[in-house]
Amino acid sequence: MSVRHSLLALLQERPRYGYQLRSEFQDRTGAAWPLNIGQVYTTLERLERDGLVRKESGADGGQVVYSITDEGAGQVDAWFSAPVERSNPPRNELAIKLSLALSLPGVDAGAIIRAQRAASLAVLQEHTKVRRDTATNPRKADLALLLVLDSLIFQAEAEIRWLDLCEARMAQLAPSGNAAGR
Amino acid sequence: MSVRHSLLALLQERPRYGYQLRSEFQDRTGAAWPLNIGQVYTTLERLERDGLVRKESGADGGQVVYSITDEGAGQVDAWFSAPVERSNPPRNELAIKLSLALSLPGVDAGAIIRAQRAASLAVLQEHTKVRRDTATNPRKADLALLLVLDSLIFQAEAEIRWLDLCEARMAQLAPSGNAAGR
DNA sequence: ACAGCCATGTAACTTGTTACATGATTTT
DNA sequence: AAAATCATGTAACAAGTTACATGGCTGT
Repeated sequence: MSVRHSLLALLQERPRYGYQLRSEFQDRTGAAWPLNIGQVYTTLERLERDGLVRKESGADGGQVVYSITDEGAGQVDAWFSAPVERSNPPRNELAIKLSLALSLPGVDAGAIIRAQRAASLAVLQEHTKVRRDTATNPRKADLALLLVLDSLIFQAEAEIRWLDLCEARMAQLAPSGNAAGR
Repeated sequence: MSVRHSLLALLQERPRYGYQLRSEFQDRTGAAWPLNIGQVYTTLERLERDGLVRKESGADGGQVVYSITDEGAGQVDAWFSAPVERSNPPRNELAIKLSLALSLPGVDAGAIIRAQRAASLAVLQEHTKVRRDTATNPRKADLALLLVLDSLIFQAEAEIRWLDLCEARMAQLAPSGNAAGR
């Protein structure tokens, strides 16, 4: 629902056309979450179908401008008012994968952890580098992008710390590996 | 793809039927990510369509058992070998929401932060409580569940710390609110 | 003239998700 | 006998995603 709500929120500020919506969205989220232009149009169609936006065909053959309806504005307000659902969080693929790896025979959970840590570290460093470049001159316009980068960095850090904990818990539970006392 | 891959991984251990697959999945992820039984069957249908599993109709009218094919086993191995894609992470709804809230007029980003922090704190405490109950007797069977809880806790903590940082950045950038010096 | 970007759209598809129907078996 | 659980499935839909087609406009 992120894309749907985001486009709706951007339309609440002022009417816009499709291509504009993609630019605005990407300006605010940086290169982190690119948005395929096709999806903008399919989403706009569905929003119109649901009565949340109105298509204002540019009379002079210009761009196809969409504006928000009262019902749409209501949904935006509701979206901003309600906290993001965290009691029923989206499935965490990594947690599921490791969880299964541990209970399945013939799967080297330790290798998965090491590979993931390397990948997550690389991502963390990349985000940190981008943030350094962004944060040198924190204009108002960049605040949104800065926060998105912060978020990605915090998530990556948490993931790496979690991987460390996984290794520790595995070692604690399974002294049955090679070289028990050595 | 989480459900799809998970079912496939469970079938690699041994052939199973639909209801069993749901139990196994939920045993490993706890109550965190419940799995609708209907989805198990639709997913199995699609896996069969793609040649990754085989339907072994129980000859004596028993349960409908599925077993993995060679191609399916290959995909499981590939899944476990590759790190979870983090350079193109799933959209973070909260980050997007706050990002938009900051650049849109008439939206109280501070209120969103406070509401979200309250919600995330509640979730964090709930998970912590469940983990305390689980961790008292860390049998091998509970390790998977324990790690999932750890993951949820780490994520919630990171989110709360991020919200604090957001507030700090906002205060730093916008001394234009009420009571500038007071 | 040609390359490249701006701009709109459509068709086809994927995974996830739920509501519902159906019957067997087990428990109370 | 009634209620609950086990078990299998189907129909319909949501949201996301991509590949492709089609033009206009701009700079070289």
